[in-house]
Amino acid sequence: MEEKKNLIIVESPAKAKTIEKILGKNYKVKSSFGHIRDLSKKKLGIDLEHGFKPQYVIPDEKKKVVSELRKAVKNAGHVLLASDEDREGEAIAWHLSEVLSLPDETTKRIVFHEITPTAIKQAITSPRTINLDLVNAQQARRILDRLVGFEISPILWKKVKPALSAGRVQSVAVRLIVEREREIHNFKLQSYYRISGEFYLTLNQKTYLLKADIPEKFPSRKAALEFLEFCKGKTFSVLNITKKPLKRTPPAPFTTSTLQQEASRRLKYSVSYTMSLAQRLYEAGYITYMRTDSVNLSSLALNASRKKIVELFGEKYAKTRHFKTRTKGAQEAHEAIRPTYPDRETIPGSKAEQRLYDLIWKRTIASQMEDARIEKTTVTIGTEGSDKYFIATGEVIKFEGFLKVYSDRNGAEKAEETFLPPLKTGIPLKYKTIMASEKFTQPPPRYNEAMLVRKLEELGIGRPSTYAPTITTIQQRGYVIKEDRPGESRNITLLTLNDKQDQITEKTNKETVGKEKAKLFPSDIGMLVNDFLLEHFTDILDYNFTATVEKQFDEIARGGVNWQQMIEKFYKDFHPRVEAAEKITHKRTGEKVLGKDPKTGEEVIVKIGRYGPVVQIGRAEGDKKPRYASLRKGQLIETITLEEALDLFKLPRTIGIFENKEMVAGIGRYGPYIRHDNKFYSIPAQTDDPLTITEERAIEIILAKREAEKKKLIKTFDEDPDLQILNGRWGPYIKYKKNNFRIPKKQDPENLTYEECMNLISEAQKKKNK
DNA sequence: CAGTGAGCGAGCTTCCGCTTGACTT
Repeated sequence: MEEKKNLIIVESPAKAKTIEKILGKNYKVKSSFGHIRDLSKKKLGIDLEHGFKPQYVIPDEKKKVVSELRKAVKNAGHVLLASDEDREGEAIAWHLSEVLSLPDETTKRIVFHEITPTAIKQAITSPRTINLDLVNAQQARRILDRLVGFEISPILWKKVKPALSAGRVQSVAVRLIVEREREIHNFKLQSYYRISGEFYLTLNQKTYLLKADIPEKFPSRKAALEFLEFCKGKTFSVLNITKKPLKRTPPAPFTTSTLQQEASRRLKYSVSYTMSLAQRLYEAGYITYMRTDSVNLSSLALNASRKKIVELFGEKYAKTRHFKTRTKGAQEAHEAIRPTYPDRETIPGSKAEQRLYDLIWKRTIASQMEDARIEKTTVTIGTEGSDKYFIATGEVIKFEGFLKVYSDRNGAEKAEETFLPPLKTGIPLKYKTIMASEKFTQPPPRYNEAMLVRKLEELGIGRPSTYAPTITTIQQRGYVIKEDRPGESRNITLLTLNDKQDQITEKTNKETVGKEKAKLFPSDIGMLVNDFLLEHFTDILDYNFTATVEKQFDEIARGGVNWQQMIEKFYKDFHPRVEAAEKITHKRTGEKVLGKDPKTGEEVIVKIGRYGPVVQIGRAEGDKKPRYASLRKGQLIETITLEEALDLFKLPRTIGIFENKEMVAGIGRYGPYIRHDNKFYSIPAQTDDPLTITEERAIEIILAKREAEKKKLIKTFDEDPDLQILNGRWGPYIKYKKNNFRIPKKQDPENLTYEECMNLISEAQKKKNK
């Protein structure tokens, strides 16, 4: 009789494929595609009267998986449940055993943390049973999250706006963004001065320039000026030179969070883009699993990396290292994210996939390389009668070590060196210039997606599989908006003492401040919901809430606490707060009175209206209707001033007549514009303002646009009026029936024939359909 | 690329964590 194959069930199909390859013909390996059962999507799914008993259902999209697993179990000998070794994995194993009615005698639970032949074979020889305490910890986690989410969200629908949501993770993420915005807004800028000098020295008929700074801040223009006056005509000298060896250690291999941060910093990828690229790399077998909190590398990876490093750079560059996770709540069910085969430097695929792989490869290899050794030289420069010293530093790399593949600073491609001229103590120095430049203290930075992930991870909130979805959710709910801001110009004072006339000159420079790229800003709704939740659910919004309940889940997992009792205790405190929040009568609109309209004396009010944030002048009384104007992008109820609010009523405004038609200035969806004869002309925001733009300037803009339009049309064809060759923002292109097509660089657009154009179009369409 | 801002009521929305496709844009 034929021996039945044993069945191994893992979570991921890609993993199943790999393991099947490793184990060969005696094993069938199937995947559960994550959880197979969950609480109902629509209902609470928890029996509050009977010990919070969860009501699990198999979601429609999982029915096929389950029926296939049933079939596989029927044909199998032993069943080995090999889901991940963490709370969720244990629960998956338990749900599988329940749903598939697996008998104890033929069912085993096995775990491994890396997909290597040794690890898997070792796991098979040491099976255990399902750890029900760990499963219960997962159930408690699941139920707590469901209670929080499904009891608070409906309150928001009633008291704020439909379809909003709240949760243990997302609401704290929003809170971080809201509070940071307020910190930035309340930040009091302080001006101070930094003094730096350029000195020169002559050695063996060669002149060297040496730049040095005074580390202390000068509190005022007066203090800076006094110091410059003092320096007039003084000779400086090198007081001290110290050389100090420094070493730099490579960073640990990637986890989900650090991969997202580095891909954001170096490649400017959004968190979700990074994850979808990583998913493709994983499925193609190029990298290990991309949702992990572990920095651990398998011994197989350590060996292969070492071999590659020796081959590329030589023995002295290799150093095998074991990294330890310091992350709060890490469960370390997988390895770090690394190339499956560290000897593979490049992979086929899209440009973006290749760049992400390159980053992962470099980070992994670097983690197994020697420290970089750097010699840092510090030179102290001073003059008699002053206790302020200029400091110059130089850094020379003595041994590159890991910096050969992975520079650690600011995402720069290469590690940077700074050199100093050959100096000796006591050498006199003449100054060329001594400059005091005004600086401002800086508010804390706004979060971008990856910085937010890092903060969440630091607080132990969320898991590798949820970072990207959480960030998408808070944007989809409209709590947070990812956008760019142009920044504003501000004046800074520059005082320069020059050796030419030994005179101090003063100059005003401009610098841009507050420029932002892809940063997270809270919306009015985000702020309103945050304040509402903070008022009624202080505990859940607490940054330590997750850490606190995690400790209790750990207790359950250790078998010390009963999960129902834990939830019971939580709910006894939580549910009355839900009821209290439901009792408030008014809808929250965030209404705020800004002041009085100087023209009419009526109240100017901002609030969230039916279609979003709005300013309102006057209250509705009898027949009297208030006037309304929507807030603009970037304006917030919390920070808008009375003047800004009143400005919103000044547009659109008629600025004059041109060719017997009115010109109207306004601000629309795509920025400031002039409307004339039903055509729109955009006003360049950097140079003009629709509130103040003159008739003459408006005509200028209209004429300039007409001129550009004329130049835009390069060629038309008698054969087909739908076909045009046009001049666009990025050069000439073909337009055909609302679609645009590129013209190859080598072709001269003026001489293209009708046939050539049609060929280009059909080729482009063929490519697209592939 | 503009302006909406009354009110009622039915039916819908929602959490976090595990996994991928199957869709459209």
